[in-house]
Amino acid sequence: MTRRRDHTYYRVGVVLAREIPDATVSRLPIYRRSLVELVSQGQVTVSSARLAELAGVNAAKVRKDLSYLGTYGVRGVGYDVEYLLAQVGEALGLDVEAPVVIVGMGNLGQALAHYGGFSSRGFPIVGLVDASPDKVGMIIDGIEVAHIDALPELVDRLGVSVGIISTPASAAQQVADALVAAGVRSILTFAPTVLQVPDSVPLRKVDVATELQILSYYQQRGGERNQTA
Amino acid sequence: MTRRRDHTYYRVGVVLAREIPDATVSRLPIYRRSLVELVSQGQVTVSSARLAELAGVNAAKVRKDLSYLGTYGVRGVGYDVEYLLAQVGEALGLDVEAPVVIVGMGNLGQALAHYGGFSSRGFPIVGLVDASPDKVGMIIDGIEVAHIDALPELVDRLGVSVGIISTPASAAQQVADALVAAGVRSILTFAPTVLQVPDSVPLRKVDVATELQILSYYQQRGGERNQTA
DNA sequence: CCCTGTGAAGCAGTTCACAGCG
DNA sequence: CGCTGTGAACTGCTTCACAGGG
Repeated sequence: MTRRRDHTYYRVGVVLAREIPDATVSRLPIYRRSLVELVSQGQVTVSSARLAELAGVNAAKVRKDLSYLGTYGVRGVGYDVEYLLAQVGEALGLDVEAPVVIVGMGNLGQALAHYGGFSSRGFPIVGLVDASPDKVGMIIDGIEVAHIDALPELVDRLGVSVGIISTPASAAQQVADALVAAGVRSILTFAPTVLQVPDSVPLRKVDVATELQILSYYQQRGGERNQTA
Repeated sequence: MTRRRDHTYYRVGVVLAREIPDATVSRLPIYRRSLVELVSQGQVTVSSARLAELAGVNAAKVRKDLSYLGTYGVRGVGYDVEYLLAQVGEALGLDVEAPVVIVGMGNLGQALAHYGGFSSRGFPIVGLVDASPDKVGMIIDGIEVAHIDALPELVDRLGVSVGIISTPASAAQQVADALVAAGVRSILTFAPTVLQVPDSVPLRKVDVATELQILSYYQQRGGERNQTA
């Protein structure tokens, strides 16, 4: 029952779910944001054209993307906003909360800890960790900073599934190893270095210096070019 | 002399430069990082295989990418590290400093202002801006926070070329408009919203909530999948 | 007649595999 | 003989264009 041929279908839990292309996955959060906005405006239905406008893409792409989730639209009308929002959330796996631990309590780590937008979107920050005795014991946003050695216990006790690395590059690989060993299931890193993790642990990278350098290229060329999802 | 057919060549300053594919551009900063490391280790030459290892990609991709910059390698030997570093920097337009203004002095804006890694990489932070009277006048890292109304004057006086938006989503479009009007030449936004800017202003987006949602998808699928450059 | 869903065409990026230079 | 540079094959993504349901 677990077909993989043509990598089109495979088993997820008990349900047989269509595989979604990477490019589409990276746009789903944008659609989700637009749908949340539409809900708050009391819009009941939305056309692919309108959703495309809100998401900053073209309508054909919206329809193709949504078609990977199933055929939820109504011809001549559009999509039911609330229903589509629920489907997008489910496809992204947002029906389950994913508790987060942040490792590295420098400026960036502290800013992330203070930022309220995570919990409200299903990613509650439940743990803060640092290696420095100066930082351990600090209370940030109601959470006491733990020592990195306490990571396995902390991940286990709080059911952490996502690790955020906001340490200097020099410490990042060690931290990544520790996170994986502790049982974290996916990692977001801000450290400007390449990290090695097992294939079973999805990893995403955010690097401001890299982004600025890319901008530098296109700016030098006289503009004309956007990127990122 | 300004060929555009096949979008392969076009004029940059006085030099005729090869056009570089978007995917390659987004990897150049990674190669750069690896090359900087190799220089600091005193390595004189590097093979595509070694560079690939450091950058976390495969060797064929490295060679193809570098071939867009010119043919700088030596068969049977590899690439001259220092020379290649200079070429990559030039391709990215890093030979000219790009002064940065940060708009939005909340947690993230302050963390960015404190982060030292910009100036050292050719992106000195020369201005900080906020709309709130609480923030205006604060001194952060030796720079006084200016009011947003002072943006045009500030951009002009300090030769700002890059704007970083670290405001809430609700203010972001206004800020983007103000930055463009003030003459900023490219924009990096952290606000979780779609921004409209002229084609002549390259724009890149960083959104942590989006990244977490993408991770959620792949984690739910039982790992196996990385992204981002 | 409007708007979705989707084959099919077109395009961009990746990987292969090897010719050719040092 | 090692390692680059690159056509060519391949894979995946985007865009087109239209059939067909409401």
